[in-house]
Amino acid sequence: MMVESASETIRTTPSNQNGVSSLSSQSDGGGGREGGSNGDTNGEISPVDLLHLQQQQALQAARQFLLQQASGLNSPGSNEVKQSPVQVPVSMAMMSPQMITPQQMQQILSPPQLQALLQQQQALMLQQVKTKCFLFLQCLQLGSKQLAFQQQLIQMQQLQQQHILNLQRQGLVPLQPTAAMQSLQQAMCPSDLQQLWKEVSGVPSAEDALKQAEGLDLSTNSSNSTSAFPKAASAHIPLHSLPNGQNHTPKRDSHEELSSSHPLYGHGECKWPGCEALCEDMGQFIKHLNNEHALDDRSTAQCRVQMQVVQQLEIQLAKESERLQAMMAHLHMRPSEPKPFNQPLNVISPSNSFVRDSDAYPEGLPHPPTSAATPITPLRQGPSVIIGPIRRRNSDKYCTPIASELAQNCEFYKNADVRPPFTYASLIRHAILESPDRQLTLNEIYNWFTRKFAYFRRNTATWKNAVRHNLSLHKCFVRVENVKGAVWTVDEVEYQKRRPPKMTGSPTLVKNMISGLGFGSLNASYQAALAESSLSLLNSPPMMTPPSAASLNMLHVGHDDVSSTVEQVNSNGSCSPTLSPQQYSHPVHVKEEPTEVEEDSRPVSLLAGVTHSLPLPSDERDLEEDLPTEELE
DNA sequence: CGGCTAGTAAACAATA
DNA sequence: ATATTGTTTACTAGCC
Repeated sequence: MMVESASETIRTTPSNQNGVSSLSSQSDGGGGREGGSNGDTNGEISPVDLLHLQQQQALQAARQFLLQQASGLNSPGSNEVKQSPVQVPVSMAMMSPQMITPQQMQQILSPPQLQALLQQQQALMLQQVKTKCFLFLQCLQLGSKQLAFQQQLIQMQQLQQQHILNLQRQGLVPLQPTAAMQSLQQAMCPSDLQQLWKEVSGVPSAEDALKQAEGLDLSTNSSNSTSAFPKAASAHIPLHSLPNGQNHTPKRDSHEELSSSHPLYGHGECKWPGCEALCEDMGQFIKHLNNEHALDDRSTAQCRVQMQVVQQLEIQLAKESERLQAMMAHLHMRPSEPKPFNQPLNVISPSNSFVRDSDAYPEGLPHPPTSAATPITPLRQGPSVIIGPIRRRNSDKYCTPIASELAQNCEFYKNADVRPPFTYASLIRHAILESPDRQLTLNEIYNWFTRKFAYFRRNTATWKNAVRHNLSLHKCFVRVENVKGAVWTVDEVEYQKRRPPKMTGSPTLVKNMISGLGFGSLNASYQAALAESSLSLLNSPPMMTPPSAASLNMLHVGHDDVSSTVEQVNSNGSCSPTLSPQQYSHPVHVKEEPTEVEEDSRPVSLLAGVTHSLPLPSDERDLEEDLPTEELE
């Protein structure tokens, strides 16, 4: 066995600094994480991202070029133009075309340059508008009146129209707008933005939602997803625009597909975001659809927002599904079989749609072993990207037991170089309890670690030291002299003692669970998407952000451990210390999950009805993982 | 800010 | 003699 360990050490011998897993406590907080994620994200840029990246680069180049031209053509007194932020001088030059005559423009610029300039101008206008929109969204959320926002929108519209008219007058803009121009106008049209913002600002507790979007773990995802997605959206929209289409000419084509299924029609009203127009029958609806939601600037802008909303929801859904599976596994229920996704997301009614959303992920969640690895998160990249921070003390908030987590994700941890979100103590305990005799030698514990976790196939010196350290340190691990040497066992009582009571229904937890379940998350998503759509155009594209890192990180936002975190979770998702011991799960035996849950596995019904369907583990009391704390005192 | 828990590193001793 | 096992201490970091 010593040989085995030795060879294992030799085989893996990674240096502590090689990226993903940083071992020094100084570096594992930031450097290791970032290094690992960045490295992997590099290789996986979607075509959409590439497209957007190219656009961004072109815009940057055009912006610089325009800056040079503007500063060169302006009077010498235009120094302040150079000094001020980039967007300001450019937009000023753009909005004041009289500063540069068309003749000068055409002399200076070749046609391609003109084209680039135009596109750049348009993009900058779009940026401006979005920036203002974002700022005004914040204003709205802070209590400012929507009136000011509307006025600003009108102002922006006037600016834009004036600008376009000027350009057209000067012959710089073709009468048939380019795709970029379309996208500009799509984004610029105040009516649609107004509509969008009205929707956003109209939803209740928008401010809370935004806070949640910023503060919750969603934020980790939103930063990832939205870093890529808005680009995708903005890159897509122009492509979908008809090259010869007049902006305000209704086009039937884009909605013909709806005539058969009409996912936008339900309960006698139009489901178009923000519309809710009443339509008596399908014919009227179709008419309404073609009239009100034709392919125009407003519709495309709304569509773009909707895409972002969906993206956010998918991320949120991934998280919630993961959590749900863990919860159900813990409760000895069959993991929820995702129901067919036969209903579109209804982002208009956040108050009731979150329930459906979290259940409606299309074929999203296969069965346990791969739930974390499979992800559902569209932005997932390689598992190896994600190395969670070593110290994840924010755990304990979510009631995922180690056993169910491992049962569900064993394949994932087996193959992905991801640090499991459990403490060494809980892992050791789990390893020991999993063994037939509930006792393991140190080397067997080692082997269990390496067998179960790819992460522990490297840096062996470190974690083995940690294992030994934990075995010695914690009284719950008892060394027993055996015929074949010393073995380690678990003293459950000590182990439970060791764990401080947690999850006693703290407001924080309840808040987390409620918000995590989705209420408000739609608002948050909506707003985050909107905000991000603004920000994403303001910042240079953070293409190297590690989406999977954060998303997967979030997937196991550390649950430290089985027992103490799980034991007090009641069926309402809140926590109650009054649960009877019989209701505690038996994580070690999670594999043999009884199939007592039959009916509706949708989250809400589950949460509502879990009380009556809780199985009562009847086997092997002594192995009970979650001893009630009160019995110990 | 302090206490607590956890992870990491390391020194050291006992043992195979 | 060497590697493994086990103990202990010190330090750092995150959370409450």
